[in-house]
Amino acid sequence: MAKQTGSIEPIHRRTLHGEVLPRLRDMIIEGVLEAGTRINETELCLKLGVSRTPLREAIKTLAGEGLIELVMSKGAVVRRFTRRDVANMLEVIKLFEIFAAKAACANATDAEIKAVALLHKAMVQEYKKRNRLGYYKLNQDIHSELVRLGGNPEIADLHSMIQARLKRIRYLGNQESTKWAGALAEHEEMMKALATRNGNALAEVMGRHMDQTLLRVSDTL
Amino acid sequence: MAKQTGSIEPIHRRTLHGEVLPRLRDMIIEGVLEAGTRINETELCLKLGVSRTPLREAIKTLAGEGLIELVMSKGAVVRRFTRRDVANMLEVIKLFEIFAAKAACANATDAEIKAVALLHKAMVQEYKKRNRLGYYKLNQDIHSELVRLGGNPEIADLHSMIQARLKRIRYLGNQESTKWAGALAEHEEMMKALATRNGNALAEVMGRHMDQTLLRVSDTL
DNA sequence: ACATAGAGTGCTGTATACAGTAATAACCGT
DNA sequence: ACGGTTATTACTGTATACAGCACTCTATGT
Repeated sequence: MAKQTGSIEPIHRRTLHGEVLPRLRDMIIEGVLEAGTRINETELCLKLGVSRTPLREAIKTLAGEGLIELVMSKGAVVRRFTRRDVANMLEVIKLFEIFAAKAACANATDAEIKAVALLHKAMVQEYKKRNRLGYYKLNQDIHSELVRLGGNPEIADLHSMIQARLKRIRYLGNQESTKWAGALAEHEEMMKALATRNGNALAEVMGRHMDQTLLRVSDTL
Repeated sequence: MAKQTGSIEPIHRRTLHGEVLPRLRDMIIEGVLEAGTRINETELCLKLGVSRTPLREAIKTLAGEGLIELVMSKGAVVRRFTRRDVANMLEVIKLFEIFAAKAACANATDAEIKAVALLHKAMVQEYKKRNRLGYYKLNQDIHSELVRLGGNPEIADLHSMIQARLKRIRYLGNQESTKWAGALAEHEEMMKALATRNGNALAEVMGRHMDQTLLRVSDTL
């Protein structure tokens, strides 16, 4: 290495560059920063223990992801989603998943399909344990994986971006057991269609599943 | 006002905040910064006449838009698109436009449909003048407007984001007259379907149009 | 001659300091 | 007392300065 600065102390502070971005994102998703909150930069800097420069850069990135809104010479605001916004985003998700469903049935390997089935089994376990968080996480993973198997990374990226936006909403949504059971039943159907590589059937179920998801979510708003 | 600093000189420099972002975006789209170029921040600062801080913020935003790639502790690189990337992006556009086609035919007002027809007429004029740039711009406008009429702003935003990425590619693409004529013919079909509010027909044509666009573009890569 | 260690250079990532602007509170005139 | 105007404050936007890492080019040992 170069530039022995004389001091022996090696690396006393883990800089680890992109640390603020995920932290801030989590704060928004988990609701630590409520929707509609005007972000005070200096204040947040103290909380995060970083300077304004990296924080502002993270804010710009999150604005690109649609989690934050930038108001000219007035700063950043945690984006607030209307019922309509959520419906629109779920519509996009639906488009992606229907497309991916067909493509995945056509192109995915047997191993990949098996991996999704395993995720599903794990999710069922979480359901039986009535562990909402674990269930939710695996649910997301299954949908993400299915879209990934569609073979179009652009779609996968956009899909996960919108999923991230919805995370905050769905995190809070306390669905009753009946609805929860319905969602699980749809997932069972999906797995059957995927196992038999019936693309049209899978697309149909996933479309229906997303429509139902909208209904399930929309009365929690 | 407050804080009279003593000096009388009022405002000698137009700060105008978000000036760098659109300028940098144009530089990428117009190919001033070639794909694959590693961006040297200090160098670009001199060219743009701003400091590194706002430039870096603009870079973060453009990374969110997918025009720039961020490499950890190595800086920013103007994103290079493979043939596959372009195909994938056009696939997304196709999804959006097919969806919007149906929705637009169902929900758009007569005035809105008429406005699209006017854009089309203007585009035909540009075609007759063999004015590629004018044609291209109106072409984009028509597609954007159709998607907007679909009534889902999320889709419209994502659509225009991807269109922006493709701009750089399509800018350069020098299609021969035969292919150009083909594209125009498809647009004529689209206008007929839209005028009669035949959603399925419009969706079919637009899907075909995007497939053809992929073919037309892909041999210019 | 080639591989390897070391110094040097250049660029990114971060922090701090300054300038300008919008919102708010105080003050004055009517 | 109330509307308008002025001063204060607080926060955003920008610039500059510093620290650390990564790469390259050179020099030396085997």
